Amino acid sequence: MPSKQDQYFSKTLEKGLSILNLFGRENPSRSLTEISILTGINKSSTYRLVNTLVQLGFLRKSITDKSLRLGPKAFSMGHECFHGFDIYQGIKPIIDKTFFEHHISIDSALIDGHKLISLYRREMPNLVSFHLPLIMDELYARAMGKIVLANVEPDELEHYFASLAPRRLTPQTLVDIEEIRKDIRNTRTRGYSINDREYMTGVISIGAPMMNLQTKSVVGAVSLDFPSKEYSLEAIEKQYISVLLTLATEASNLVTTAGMRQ
Amino acid sequence: MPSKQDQYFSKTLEKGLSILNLFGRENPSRSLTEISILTGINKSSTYRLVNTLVQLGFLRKSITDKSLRLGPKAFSMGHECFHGFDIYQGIKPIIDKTFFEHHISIDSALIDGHKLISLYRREMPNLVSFHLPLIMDELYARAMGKIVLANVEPDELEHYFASLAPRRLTPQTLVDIEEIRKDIRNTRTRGYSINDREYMTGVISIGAPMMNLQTKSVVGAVSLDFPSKEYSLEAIEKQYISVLLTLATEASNLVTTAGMRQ
DNA sequence: TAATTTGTTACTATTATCGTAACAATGATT
DNA sequence: AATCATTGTTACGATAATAGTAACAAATTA
Repeated sequence: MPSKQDQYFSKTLEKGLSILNLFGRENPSRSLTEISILTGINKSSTYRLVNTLVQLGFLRKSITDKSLRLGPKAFSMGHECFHGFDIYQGIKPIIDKTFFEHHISIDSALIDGHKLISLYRREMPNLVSFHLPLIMDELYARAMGKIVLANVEPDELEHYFASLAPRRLTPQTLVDIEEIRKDIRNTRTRGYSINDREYMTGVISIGAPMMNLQTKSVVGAVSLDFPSKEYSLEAIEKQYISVLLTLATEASNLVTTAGMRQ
Repeated sequence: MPSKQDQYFSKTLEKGLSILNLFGRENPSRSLTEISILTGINKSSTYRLVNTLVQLGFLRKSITDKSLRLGPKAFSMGHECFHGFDIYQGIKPIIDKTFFEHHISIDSALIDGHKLISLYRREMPNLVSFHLPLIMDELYARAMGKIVLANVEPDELEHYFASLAPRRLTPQTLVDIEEIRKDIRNTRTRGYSINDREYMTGVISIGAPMMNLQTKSVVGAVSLDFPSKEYSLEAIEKQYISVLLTLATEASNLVTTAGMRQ
């Protein structure tokens, strides 16, 4: 965790980016006071930063109600940041290959703090097409989350549990902290994670870590997703663990050479 | 053109964003001095801003050679900025509909300064699949560029010509400034633009403006692209002008209600 | 019309940033 | 291996940019 308090950290830039971060698919439009409140930046500073983003074309302001939306510069920079991300470009062919070879749904994600950022996924039509969020919160209820938790440093894990308030997403979701702890321990010894309809009804997933092999730290995860109507957990474990682990190894090689570290 | 010099403009934020803007598909990796030179920001300031972006996860730094690449935060913010852009979401169904109805290649773009930012495009397999850049420079040689130039304010147009150095992209490209001026005048009276293999050999395009109908200003353009082997310009003008203009009207309605203004 | 909310501007104390310059670390050249 | 060159990092004081209060204007709502 970086200090953020030193002399070589620009608070202004941090604030400006935190404003831009408030906009997205779910929140296409926001007001100045809303931004001020959400970011905790005082109103006149918010005004200056927003004004800057408007002048640069990252935001645009409605003439009538002064509401703010993303501007063309945000669109083009967004495109560059998304498609220019080397890990994304690198994982695509790896996942595509496995997808076409085995005809299974595959997902991948990177760690960002205590969240997972969805990287790239391919889905089979037999899977209930669930529109997954880009940033995932419920690590305890997902295959990729579990295997990540099983591989982080012990104190980091404690830090995670300290602020955890599990929600019951399906009847199978583990909400008791002790049960979750046990599950994470089992996951660690097992080497891969199992999510048996805990995140979505009708979906069983298995997950394996993306490791930086140099620093020996987790940087993300990959998972295989199956409809529980067609696959039993036993059948999955018998047939697909090797596929999962091979995929995870390839992905780990990628992030290692790319120098991703927690 | 915004003043950028007033009190309510954050130069630090501008600098930080200009650094982030240096990264993308074409430039996945850069060094600190490189960034310092390209942005014109002094080295220690560059260091602070880069350091900030690294700590926030927008950039990441190689431990070995200290080179910088995009980080996971840039990736997720990029996704949000791209897919959260309302104009993009709005134009997609409009273009898709026209595409499936008439089976022609369609492109759309927004103005950003003296450049066009590609918005959304659909391509027919008969068209030589050309990988178009996201940010387009050669307005004088493209259908979307021409119709935009034909609709901007006279002094804005002069400003454009003042810094114009046309490049011959194909044998048909207009490189004589007077010829380009004449073409723009014709385009204005015609109401739509024609690009007859001036940008790419084998491609004929026609373009129409996306107008903010309230402010009466151009904010972008749409174009239809045809392989010159299969279509003559005459045939295109006979058959597709109405398609183009209908599309442009729908797009104009979109940007008007969305409040896009030059 | 008054009241309330939201956006914009003025102004100054504070402090974040700039930029020079020195230093360290790395890589290249001989 | 030693020197040179380049690139990255740190120190620090002068300066200019930002924060933040508060007053004001412009919408919105009652």
